[in-house]
Amino acid sequence: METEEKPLVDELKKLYKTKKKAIQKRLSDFGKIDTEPENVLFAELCFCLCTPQTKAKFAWFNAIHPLMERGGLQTYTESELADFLRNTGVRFHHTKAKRIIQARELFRAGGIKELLNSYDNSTDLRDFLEDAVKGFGLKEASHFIRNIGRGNDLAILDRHILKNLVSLGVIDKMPKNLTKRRYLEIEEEMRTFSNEIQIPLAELDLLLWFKETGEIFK
DNA sequence: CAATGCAGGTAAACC
DNA sequence: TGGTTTACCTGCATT
Repeated sequence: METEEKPLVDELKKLYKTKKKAIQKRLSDFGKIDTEPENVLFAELCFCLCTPQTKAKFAWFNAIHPLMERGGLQTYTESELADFLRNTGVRFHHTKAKRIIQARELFRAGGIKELLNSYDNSTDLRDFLEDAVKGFGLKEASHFIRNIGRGNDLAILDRHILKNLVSLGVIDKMPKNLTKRRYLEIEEEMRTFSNEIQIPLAELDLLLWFKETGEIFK
């Protein structure tokens, strides 16, 4: 149980020592976002709608950030959004344009800030977002919640994190598909692991991403 | 230049 | 009811 994974765990702890400060800085920056105006929060939500199967940097620098700057997230029609997304590196531009429009409609009445004020814990907030936002499953809902500073007790289980959880011995093998039930089980196992190695869950996520990409992004 | 790999998944259809 | 498969759809980097 603790024979072959140990060297990798030790390596991870060593890496953590060198990146701990930068990771905590990044997380504290996430925490500042809910003082930003509504349109910035909405841009973050749109970013998370766009990231599935696409490079996060393309989704942000090529698509969402430029769109936010020119107000397109609020003003563009679905087909204008789709046209804009076409050559940004964001995959499934028709589908994602549609989801951005749906989310815009959803938050037209109350807005995201009001929603945040109505949930006191991130798990309930995630359940709501998963259900209400078309294009958000557990993974992207968690991603969004983390990126607006409320995801310290949630896991963002994407293929890279899952792959690392396998090699670290936290789970047996890559799940072929992630049902909600299985997602929550793995999240709990990752939580236990983070306790064992004394690296907070949200920091562990960024640490593993640094290990994969050499960067700390979002 | 052609072939291949890969990008922070989700919703809906299908057993 | 709940697990599994398929549609969404394409540019970019590497070999």
